[in-house]
Amino acid sequence: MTTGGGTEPDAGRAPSGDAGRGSGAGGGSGADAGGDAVAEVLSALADPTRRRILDALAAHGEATATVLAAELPVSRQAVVKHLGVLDRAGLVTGHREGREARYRVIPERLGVTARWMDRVAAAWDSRLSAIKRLAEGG
Amino acid sequence: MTTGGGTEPDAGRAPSGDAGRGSGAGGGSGADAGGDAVAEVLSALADPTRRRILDALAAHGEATATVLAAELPVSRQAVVKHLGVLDRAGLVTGHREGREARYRVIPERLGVTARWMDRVAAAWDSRLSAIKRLAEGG
DNA sequence: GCAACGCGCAACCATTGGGTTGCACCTTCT
DNA sequence: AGAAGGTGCAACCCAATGGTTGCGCGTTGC
Repeated sequence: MTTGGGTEPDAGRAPSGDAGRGSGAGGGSGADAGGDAVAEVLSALADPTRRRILDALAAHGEATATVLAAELPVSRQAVVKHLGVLDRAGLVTGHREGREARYRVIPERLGVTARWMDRVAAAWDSRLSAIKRLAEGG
Repeated sequence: MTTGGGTEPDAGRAPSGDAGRGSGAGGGSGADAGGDAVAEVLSALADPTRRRILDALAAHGEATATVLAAELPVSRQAVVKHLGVLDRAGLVTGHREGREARYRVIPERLGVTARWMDRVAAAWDSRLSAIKRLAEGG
């Protein structure tokens, strides 16, 4: 089993695979295939500011970029950009309400990614113990 | 309830005790306290090449930067740098054997991060349902 | 001892990406 | 209608970072 564990979510990636999903689509709910969704989540989560945004967003339940920017050390535009990334990763969703754009968090993808990560960790574990067995002349 | 859920790993929480391990050859060795261990893992995992390296490494059980570079589309030096990052994140460890420096993966941190992520997802979930209840006049 | 292999360090380049500012456009309130 | 509040788009800046090449040095093997 070559890449059995599969640490790489993009395995068999499509170079031009721009999912291009919009916000309101409620995409978070749909059962994702897995694929590069995990990769997107990982890189989205890699940024500290983005994590803080998610944190604040989860705390508010629902909030606008302006509100979020007010309690973060960055401009509204920065927040907007981050929300864009988070949306593309399927971690948040936004809908327009009158003159404001409210966002909220979507737990789904995070759970999926957590499970993926757990699987990989388990795979590493078994791989390591298998190798250990071999090394010990088992 | 400020940062109740705590999406931010650096927020002052220490995940399970870090397996105090140092690595040798990589250079730098991960000496992080453990609070931002999750953050380090996330940013380490954010890079595709790094994920492929981890994948290849897990498949080999143990390998040198040269070997890894041979099956990846990057130079040995690039691999070395990545291994440095991975080492600092506590995802791999390396030891010198004669004239070669062999690396292997460490499942621990990945598991820790997976659990952290799961907790956050759960927190988001309960927050959302709580808000939903309120909204429905419950 | 000498050549070959492998590693680590350092300099350097190009791109990405987080952040800011400025501006035009659409709602809401008076 | 007009002012105020809020969003979205675009241009621009700068630091971080992934990647490369070149070189010196320890290790192994002939």
